[in-house]
Amino acid sequence: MGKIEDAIRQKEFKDPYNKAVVNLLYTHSYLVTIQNSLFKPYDISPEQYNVLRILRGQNGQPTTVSSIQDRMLNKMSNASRLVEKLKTKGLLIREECPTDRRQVDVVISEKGLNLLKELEVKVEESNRTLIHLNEEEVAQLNDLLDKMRG
Amino acid sequence: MGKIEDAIRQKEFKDPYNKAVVNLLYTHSYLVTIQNSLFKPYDISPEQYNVLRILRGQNGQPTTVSSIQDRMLNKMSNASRLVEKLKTKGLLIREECPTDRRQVDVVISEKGLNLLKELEVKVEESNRTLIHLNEEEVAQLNDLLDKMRG
DNA sequence: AAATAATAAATGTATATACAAATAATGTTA
DNA sequence: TAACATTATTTGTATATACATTTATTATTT
Repeated sequence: MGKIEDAIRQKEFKDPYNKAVVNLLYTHSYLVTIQNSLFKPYDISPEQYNVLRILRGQNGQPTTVSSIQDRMLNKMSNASRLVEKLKTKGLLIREECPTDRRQVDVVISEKGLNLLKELEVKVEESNRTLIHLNEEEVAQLNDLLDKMRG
Repeated sequence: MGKIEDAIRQKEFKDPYNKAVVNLLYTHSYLVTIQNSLFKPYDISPEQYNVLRILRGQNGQPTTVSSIQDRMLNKMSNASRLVEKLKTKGLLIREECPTDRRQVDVVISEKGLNLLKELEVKVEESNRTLIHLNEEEVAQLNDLLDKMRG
């Protein structure tokens, strides 16, 4: 039985709203712990995986660093440094934008596409099994999350 | 309208389960961004705040580092270093345990209690307003989160 | 009692988040 | 066109996460 009160050994919360914040923080930790162990053998972090997915979503079109930043799950993350890491690994190509030399064109590489293809299957399967809800409940969860952010 | 598809500009997801994982990661980022700005003026991080709350929950009884670790929202966090930071700020007292010299007794200080008292009111208010759900919905969200972790 | 195992905490290193500031290029305006 | 503002990216610094390793102490076994 996975009630949050037991997980962190706290008897009660001020109100259901304060409980929900703690519950979300704890659930996030549950998620990323599973994700990390999944990504570990591939020498890539969940954040780097996410950047690769954003790049592939562009269908070969170059993307700027700020556009990546925009689409990231964590808006405060540092796309510039993540791109640098992925470039070192040969998973993307980064070059100066010809029309605006402030910008940088980023494109996923063949190696990046292959890694993504291989990893994606495992991630999608993991995501399905790690959420112990039926179809109706998970749809409800999505609606509540969308709504709670206002 | 805060649908996750718009927030990260992704048209569709593999299935509602994969959407829920992304939704949770994104919602977490939404939460901690608000929390960080709230904590900033007090020179304390959400994680440090959480440790202080755990310590106060002991009602003056000394707690060991591993017991703090256990109750933390993020189990992979490093309680040892957080305790060190809080000690430097004078928010807790850390001393060698007399009965077992491997252990360390940690107790929240008067200064820590005062900070907690002041901060807590603001955190609780913030937590209530940042979740745009009614009482019934937030209870539902808590149930779904508890259940999804299995 | 000596050797070994187990436990508690601290430390090392890599990655990422958070946010401010610096740098460089482009746009705008007087 | 020179001065100024804006935009894109990088860099600096502090905090935290993730996980392996080390150190110190206590418990167990032979």
